[in-house]
Amino acid sequence: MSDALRKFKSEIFQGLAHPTRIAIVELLREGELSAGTLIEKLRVEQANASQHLSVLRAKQIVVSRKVGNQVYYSIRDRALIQVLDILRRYFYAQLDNAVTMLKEAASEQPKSRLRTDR
Amino acid sequence: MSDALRKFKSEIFQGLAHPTRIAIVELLREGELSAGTLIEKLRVEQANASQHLSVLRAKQIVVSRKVGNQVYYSIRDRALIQVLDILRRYFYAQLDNAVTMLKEAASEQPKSRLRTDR
DNA sequence: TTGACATATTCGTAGTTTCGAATATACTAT
DNA sequence: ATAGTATATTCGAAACTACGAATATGTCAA
Repeated sequence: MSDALRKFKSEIFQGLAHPTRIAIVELLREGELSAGTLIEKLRVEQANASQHLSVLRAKQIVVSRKVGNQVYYSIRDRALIQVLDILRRYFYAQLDNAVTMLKEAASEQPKSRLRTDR
Repeated sequence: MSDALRKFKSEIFQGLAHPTRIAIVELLREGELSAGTLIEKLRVEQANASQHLSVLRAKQIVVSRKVGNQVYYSIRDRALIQVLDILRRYFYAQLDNAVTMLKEAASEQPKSRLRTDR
């Protein structure tokens, strides 16, 4: 694989590498929203939301269009939503693993398990 | 979606947000490789590769097993490869768009197109 | 034991990211 | 023009990340 492709991918990942930006992309999943609506739902400072939107624009993850006073954002490509869906499944799979391991640990060696009650 | 899930996703993205780490995951696509083999193919400093491997371990993107002197790495979950595949398609789609736009621009206004021949 | 090898960790420095506060820009209505 | 609203940008401080050099750890073989 080419260096350019690796760089491109790593920049997309960098763009998504913050919980607030993930939240923005998830909010945009069903269609475009204005910056104001996003800010309201995110419950972060206006400036901060705007900075995160700027990162998403720079990494080409979202596109914006201006309508009068407002700016509407939407996801540039559905592929990114697919990516988030895959990771959601992955997350729950990991969670299942963890729960299973904890259950096994609890039943295998009940007398030496870690104390968590003090 | 929960805060925990968003944080988890952003950490995975953070883990993949570097060209060298993308390269590692791509190298592991066909199966496990030793740290030494990875370092050799990556052509980066040993310490640097090891640091990147440590990030990938911390973010649970790879797992390692020790065999004697060596450490073998593999991808923890195929879902991550799926993600990279989606982004590859995305990358080429973007590229196609760009090429198409350039062609259109070139044919629509032939008399005022950008000079590229000097 | 000793030495050699494979890999990981620590350290210092440089560069980047994040945040809120303040400020700037751009559009609308009066 | 002026004021109000929506959004973006700039600034400085704190936190984080990346790198190479040096060092540490762990395993094998003699």
